Amino acid sequence: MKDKPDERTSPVRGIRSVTLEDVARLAGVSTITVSRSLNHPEKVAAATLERVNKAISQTGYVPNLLAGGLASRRSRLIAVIIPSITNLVYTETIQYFSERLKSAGYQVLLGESGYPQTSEQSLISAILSRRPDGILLTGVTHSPDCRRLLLAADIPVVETWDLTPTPLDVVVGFSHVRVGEAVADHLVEKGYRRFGTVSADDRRAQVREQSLIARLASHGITDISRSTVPAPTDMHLGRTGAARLLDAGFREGALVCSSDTLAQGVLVEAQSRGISIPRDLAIFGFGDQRFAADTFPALSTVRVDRPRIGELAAEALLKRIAGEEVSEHVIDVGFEIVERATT
Amino acid sequence: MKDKPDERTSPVRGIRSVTLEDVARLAGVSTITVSRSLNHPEKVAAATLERVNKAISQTGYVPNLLAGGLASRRSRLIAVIIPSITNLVYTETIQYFSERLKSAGYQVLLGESGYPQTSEQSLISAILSRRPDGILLTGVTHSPDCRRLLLAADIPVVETWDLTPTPLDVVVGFSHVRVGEAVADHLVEKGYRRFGTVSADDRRAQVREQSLIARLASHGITDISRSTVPAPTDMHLGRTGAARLLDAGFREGALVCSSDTLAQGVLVEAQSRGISIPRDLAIFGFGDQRFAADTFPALSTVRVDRPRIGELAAEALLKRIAGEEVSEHVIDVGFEIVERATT
DNA sequence: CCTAAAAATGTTAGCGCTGTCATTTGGAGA
DNA sequence: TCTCCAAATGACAGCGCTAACATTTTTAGG
Repeated sequence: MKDKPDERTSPVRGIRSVTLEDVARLAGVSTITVSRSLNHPEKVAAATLERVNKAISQTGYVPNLLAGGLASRRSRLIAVIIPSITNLVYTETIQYFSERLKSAGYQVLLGESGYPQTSEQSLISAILSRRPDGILLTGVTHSPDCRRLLLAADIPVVETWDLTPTPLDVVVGFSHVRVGEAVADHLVEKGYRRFGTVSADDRRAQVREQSLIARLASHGITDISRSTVPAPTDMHLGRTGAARLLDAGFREGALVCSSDTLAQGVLVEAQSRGISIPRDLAIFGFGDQRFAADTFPALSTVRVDRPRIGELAAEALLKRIAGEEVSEHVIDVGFEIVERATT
Repeated sequence: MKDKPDERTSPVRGIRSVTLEDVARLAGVSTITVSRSLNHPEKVAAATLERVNKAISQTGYVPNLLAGGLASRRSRLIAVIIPSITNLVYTETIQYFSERLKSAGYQVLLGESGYPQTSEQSLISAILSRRPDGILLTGVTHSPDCRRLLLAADIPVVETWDLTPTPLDVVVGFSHVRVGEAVADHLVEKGYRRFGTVSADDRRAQVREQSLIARLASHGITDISRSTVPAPTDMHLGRTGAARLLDAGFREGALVCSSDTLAQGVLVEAQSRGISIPRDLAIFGFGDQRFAADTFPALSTVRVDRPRIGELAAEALLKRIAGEEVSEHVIDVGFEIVERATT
């Protein structure tokens, strides 16, 4: 109960910050009681709790989660890996994901993998050294080394933005193959016979494009003008991608883009050339970003429920962390064709 | 040198993961030597280093930075607080910031403050519990409680995206007042006499708008049509904001927007009404986002060097962490009027 | 008023790592 | 061969916290 001969003024090294012990001393309880007041207040008597809280605010105590995490083996940190933090498609999902986790007492540690597979491994390794309690991955393709690291870390993993019959643990996403097919069917049904594509070179965009092309072929349409641009996409790439096709003589038909951003670029390029949309040229996007409904004409696209992906991923992760089983390891959130004015 | 009676198979609690000790045992050295091999390889003999590295890859060892951070009082974590991760204006800056810090061995912990000043304090408190080695803030207005927390944490702080003569430590940004003035002068000089604004309700946007209005007044222009929209901005808000002014009879003159996104919405709304840009209506944005040059007509705007803000903030923070003095505590990166086709 | 059970609080022993010495090793020079 | 010094390595004591168990206090029931 007594503290060691006044050591407060002779720190071992560095400047001491306020610790549990300082709070405990002031409140006249043991350190573990302070710890409990913070982490399991229901196990502490009301009067004690009050004294402790007063001591906490008097001292300005800020818990040290490095120490807490080390001792409890729970960092209360969830790692998230997305291709780029400047891509709204991902950040919107993450925003909802974080929101849900924050209310459960977790913080999110964001990592950018970059589109090129630049050593997702070293990123994961760096992130694992923070001992996250769980991890969210974007995509379902990981190198064997990555799988090994993840497995060894022995933490819940949720993969997103795609589907696979063999997830590492749980996957929340939708089928890019089916998106390609659905877009093909939809446009053919509307009567389009000439097609072009402007696609980013990232894996999932490529899958959608290939699937579209394959489905068009099954409708007897094989002469497709393609333009591939490097990810990440922006309007400028949409304009140059469209310009390439237009300059090469693509005059009428439907242009299918791998993102709404590209589609918006295509739209602007067409407008700048006085091409009438959708009379002379139809444009189809992907993602249904917020701006898609507000372009002129409004953009036809594929809607993906990004908030839902984030929320479902968070739920699944929380369940796994709590040690519960999840009923579905493959969660398909689907997608929806949104017909607006550009087709 | 001997380890305790085979304890590897009887962990005290939970499943043991690979630790420094496992590596040390396999390499036939002490734990501190493994630690040194990782953190100060130059202090370890080449032959030893090699054995240690071999043991590391054989065991699949992943360091535990919770433990390391606790022992060394250096978390190698830098906290970043931005209003929203779905706002490209900030995430682009952060991308460059992170890049620079990653190469110096730091990881970035991102926190979203949200535009409403929703308890920046509890966010900061949560973040400080991870014991970051430094912190980047967006904006220069913080509650007294926040300042106190930050001060008590005793870590380097860099504020960004604004300027103040009294930074907490270092501030990297530009003057929003001068932006407003510069835009006013520029447009008046071009001959515009009728003005309207579409501005977000966030603090910095408001400062720019007020400054613009004040400067216009000094040019004898006082009848300004204003439309305020809630942050964060998107194209839709731009359209509705513009619609409000247009419907209220604003027919010709210049519309100054608090972000390029809003400006793009204004542009689309005008186009959808058949208003000719810039003949009937001039539009001015802010930020010079990537898409600004690719709208049609291309958007006139204010360029802010976002990468530079990120890089300078990183440099300053690294210097402060290293204990060095910085020559400038107030770093003005300035801005630039970019005249394109909408004015 | 006593006893048993429940509630509240405390003691102890680490969590996995690194700072700070202390010790050992290997040359270089006399 | 011996001394001295730098380089390499190691022992030890925590960093601030919490799990697990131990102890004390309170409450309920007879």
